[in-house]
Amino acid sequence: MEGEILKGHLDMIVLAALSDRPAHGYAVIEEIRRRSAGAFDLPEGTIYPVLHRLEQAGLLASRWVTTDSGRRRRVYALTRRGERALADHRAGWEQFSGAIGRLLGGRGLSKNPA
Amino acid sequence: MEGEILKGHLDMIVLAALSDRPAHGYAVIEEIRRRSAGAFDLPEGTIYPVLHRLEQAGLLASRWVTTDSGRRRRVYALTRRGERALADHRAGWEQFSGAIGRLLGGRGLSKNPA
DNA sequence: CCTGATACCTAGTAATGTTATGCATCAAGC
DNA sequence: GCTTGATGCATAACATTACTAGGTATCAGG
Repeated sequence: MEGEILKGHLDMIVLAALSDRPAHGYAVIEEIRRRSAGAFDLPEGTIYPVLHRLEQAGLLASRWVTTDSGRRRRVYALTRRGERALADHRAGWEQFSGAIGRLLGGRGLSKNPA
Repeated sequence: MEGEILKGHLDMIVLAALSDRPAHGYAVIEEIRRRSAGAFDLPEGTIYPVLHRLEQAGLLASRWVTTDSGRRRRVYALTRRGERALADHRAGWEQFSGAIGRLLGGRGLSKNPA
């Protein structure tokens, strides 16, 4: 799958990956790969900047967690605003994919292609 | 609708708008607006560069047409390669929107959300 | 004559995702 | 003990892409 297609949807993807439960960056990558059935296999250099951006925007909150083995992880969770943003993205996605559907469908069919 | 959502899909949108019949740039804008029921209302500065890019890539072919009133228009049509590219984009879109659907759907549901 | 719609074009800009790289920790193999 | 690979975080440099803003020209209507 071509990377450029993601553009503009990545924030939504990351927010969705965190919608069930908090997770650290690496786990977000795995969650996205799992939920998308392998369709989205994103490199770390893609995810970390997004997480930082979303935290800066107040949609995510992070805290450092030290595992039993002494390893430090940064765990991200949706904030209230993040949940709202995800809901907005969802609605926007419906609009968008609907419009694309009509576009690809051809002549101005509205709902019931004869 | 936020513009950034388009990213990566614009080529497909333009190709789709030309799939029924050739059209000039301005008409492409109107066709996109019409087919998308107003969801996509793109400025000229967005469309013309795309048309040029797609022609350069061999997916569109253009010819200058002079109307009865003496006005010059540049009419674009899909090439054979453009048609194939559109078909590929369609398939890619199915993959992509399916993956997003699973992403938004939450925990690893495959098809039948209980 | 002047305005607004039609019609084309391009330079500059901001945003965004990827590549490449670096660092550190941990488990496993030898 | 040492090395290797997976885990885990981070950022700088880069290419792509869509939009903004500006320019030119034609045509119809007032």
